Amino acid sequence: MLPERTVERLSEYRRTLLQSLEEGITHIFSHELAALHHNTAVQVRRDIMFIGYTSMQRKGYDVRELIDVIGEILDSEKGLNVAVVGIGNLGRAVTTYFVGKRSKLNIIATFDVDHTKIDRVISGVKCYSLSSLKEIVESHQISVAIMTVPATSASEVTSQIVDAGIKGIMNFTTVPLNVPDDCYLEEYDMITSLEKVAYFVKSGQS
Amino acid sequence: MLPERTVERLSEYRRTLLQSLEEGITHIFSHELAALHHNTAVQVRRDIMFIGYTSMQRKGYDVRELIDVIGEILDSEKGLNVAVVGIGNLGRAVTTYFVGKRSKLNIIATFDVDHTKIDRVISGVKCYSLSSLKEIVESHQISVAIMTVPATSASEVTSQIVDAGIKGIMNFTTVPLNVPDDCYLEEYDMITSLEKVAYFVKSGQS
DNA sequence: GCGTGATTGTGATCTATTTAACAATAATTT
DNA sequence: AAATTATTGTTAAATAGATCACAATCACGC
Repeated sequence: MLPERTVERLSEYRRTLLQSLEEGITHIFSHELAALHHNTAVQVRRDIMFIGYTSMQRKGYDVRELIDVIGEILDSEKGLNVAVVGIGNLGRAVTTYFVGKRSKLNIIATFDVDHTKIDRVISGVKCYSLSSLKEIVESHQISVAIMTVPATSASEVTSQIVDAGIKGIMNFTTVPLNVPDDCYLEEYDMITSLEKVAYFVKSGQS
Repeated sequence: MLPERTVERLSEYRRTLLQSLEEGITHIFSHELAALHHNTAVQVRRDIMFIGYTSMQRKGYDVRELIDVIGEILDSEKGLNVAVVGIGNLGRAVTTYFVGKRSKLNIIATFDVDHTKIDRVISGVKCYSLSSLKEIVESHQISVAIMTVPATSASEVTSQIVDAGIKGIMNFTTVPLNVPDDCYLEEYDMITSLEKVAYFVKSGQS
């Protein structure tokens, strides 16, 4: 089990590396990767150490190899199926944003309670009724949910989601959700993040 | 200067407390607040200690007072003016999401390069040309920017933003931005967050 | 092929953050 | 009003995370 922060950075490194590869760069030094992420060469090397990759040359890391090794760590073999729950403005934007962006993260379905939205297709993804959640989650082997429902229904919908067998939640709502220990919860709270920026701007510290 | 994590939690506590107040709750114990946030009573007390508030009774914290003290810490007196830069699907959704949600965070303007979007009004907020960025930022005293531009233009737009005098950025793009030390940068990367969820689901750890 | 310089991998150290432990004490019970 | 209980504030300890320091060693120029 890797440190949380290392996992985050690996995801970021990989995107930079893919970009580098497109630009024809085949090898990259730790200090180069560090500069692209405003962190340090040691941090980069430590992160790479965690995943057990080693370059064994002083010509930098092999970009292609490093991308593959990070993939082995972060990705599931057959990819991971994801549902977006709550198709308001935000849910729609998020769905559109994700579709096609990462080959190993498949947005398979969206859900809502609003009858006018059901059966609609957003960026190629169909919207189902929340009442068929369990059925669809099971038949499509969906393991992760992105929560974009209104705060008022967040708690109730979460119970249904957990009950349906979801094992990871990315929570866009401002409500702290109640999930069992075997379900990973990532709080992704815009208001908190913006208030944090506001605080550090106010306090004049980067 | 408070610890980063404490700032995050204070923002979260405040929302819960506002909710509690609406429900007529006037006092709350540390373990009650902790339970609502799936963390510990000690953590809550430690956070509250940081902001120098003390209840001095064993009847729990005064909800109203605590909200006010957190407000003194997090909020700027006259509020903080914010711009959304990049009015695609995501930018529009984010603008709509924020408008009216927090009285001390005012979305004052949005910006885009697309001429068809300029002068349009989204949730009551006008869209300006990026070329008038500096002018508007100065005249409206905008200090924080929410970046929702495409990855391809993120770097260039960031230079303009920094040049215009912005002191804090919430970065929705997947590009690591380059900002000077006196500008606070909050990475808010959906893909990284979702990949993190995927990793911990795969590794079966909450 | 030998020496020089650059880069890596990693133990040791340091910092940030969380958790444990507990004395102090207000509220409640008897 | 004395004893009991529950809760707070805080010191000390533990854990997670970042940085320092440096030996090992490969690429390159000579």
